[in-house]
Amino acid sequence: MERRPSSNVSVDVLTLRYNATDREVELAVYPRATEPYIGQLALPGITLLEGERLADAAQRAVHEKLGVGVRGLGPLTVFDEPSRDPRGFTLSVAMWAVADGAEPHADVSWYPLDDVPALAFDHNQMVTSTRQMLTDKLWRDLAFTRALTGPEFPVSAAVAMTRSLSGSDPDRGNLNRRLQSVPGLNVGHKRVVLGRGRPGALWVWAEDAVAQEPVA
Amino acid sequence: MERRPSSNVSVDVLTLRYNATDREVELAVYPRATEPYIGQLALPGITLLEGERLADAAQRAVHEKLGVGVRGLGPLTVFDEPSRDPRGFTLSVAMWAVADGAEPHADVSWYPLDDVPALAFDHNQMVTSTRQMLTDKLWRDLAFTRALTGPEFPVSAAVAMTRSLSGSDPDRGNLNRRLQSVPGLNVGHKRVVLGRGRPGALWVWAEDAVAQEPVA
DNA sequence: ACAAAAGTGTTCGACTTACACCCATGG
DNA sequence: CCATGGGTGTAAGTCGAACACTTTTGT
Repeated sequence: MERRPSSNVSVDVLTLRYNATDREVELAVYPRATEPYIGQLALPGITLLEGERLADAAQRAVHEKLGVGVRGLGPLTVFDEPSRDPRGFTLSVAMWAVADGAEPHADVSWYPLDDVPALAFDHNQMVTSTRQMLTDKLWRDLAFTRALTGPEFPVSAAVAMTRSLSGSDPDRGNLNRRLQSVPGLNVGHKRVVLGRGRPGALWVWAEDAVAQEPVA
Repeated sequence: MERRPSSNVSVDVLTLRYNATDREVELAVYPRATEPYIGQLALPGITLLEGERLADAAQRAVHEKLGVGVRGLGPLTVFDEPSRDPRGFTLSVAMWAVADGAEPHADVSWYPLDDVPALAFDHNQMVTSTRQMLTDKLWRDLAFTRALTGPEFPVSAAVAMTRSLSGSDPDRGNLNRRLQSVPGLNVGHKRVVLGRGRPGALWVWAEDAVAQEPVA
């Protein structure tokens, strides 16, 4: 093993979106175009450039590898498992991001977090070990939650996101009260019908909450 | 700014000890021997070697810069503030460590967390922003707590550590119940007298708790 | 009418905080 | 006897989880 006083740092991004049709929070993966693990599915990852900020690198990774922009992003954890990369990479910073609505590259695929296929490197390990953090962020981390929900969303989406991230059906009563306690989040006047069932309220983020928390 | 696909990663260690005489948890700093910031006080920090684990690097930093060993250590956060280092370092991983009883280098000094002097780099910022994490670890993170207390400790030490980390006097009744709920921690038979006042119990870590959590 | 979806009310236990009060020792 | 430090008991407040029940829609 080499012992140079410098390390390659990779930034790997768990890029999410809410799929309103399937009612699922989905993770973006793409087939690697370069060695190692060429052709295998992987999280968008990139090598941090000298002097580059983590947020910038994450955005670069999502843009280059997936072809989409980012509505919000933030740090998750650091992995320093040895031999996670055959080339000798050592440190990897896991970040979350929420994709904007842009059309991704054709080879990008999206999977529910419960159904992620085999990935390159230790990316499966990264997904499983950060899942709890993502779940904890929902309705607590405003930047994360706002990015995932968009400026307004029906109750059905709130239920689906919670189920999709936590893995089990939330109690609707408790979820409703939770939403009421989220700062900057208000019940709208409109009602949203969803096939059958009682129409639900449309939740709306306050303007100032929308303005804050820029992408960087 | 250079844009090479490789970054220097520094590991900076908040090295603590419990000073039984002054009843304070203290932080180790030392005067830097090299540029930049030569002569200024700083946390022990080191550049991560390629393929090196964070824990190993932290241990190396503490040993080389302070001359002491480590009874326990763990991660805190990652800082990626740009220009935190004039040389162009970018990423810094903050770790906690508890020093063993070895005699440190002569120029090492220890300060209570409330009274840390001006430090090089953004190390003051690092100390203030990780303080809450350290406080949260006490009595919760077993590796941290055991390392700081040693195999057994009197009630007075528990009170002092809590006050020293949290910044305010704990309620002794609540602290006592908290100690009782810490797994692996038991009240010993011995009593410890402390000048004046009623003698306090000696708390003892269970053997298996002592065995687990190796330094790495 | 019935199933599906949304919303309200209530309770329980875990945990934190605060505070009142008793106990044991040294000076 | 009293200041100092140690220890027990109790009550309020917060929070999450669980559950019963009502309301409003489509089929």
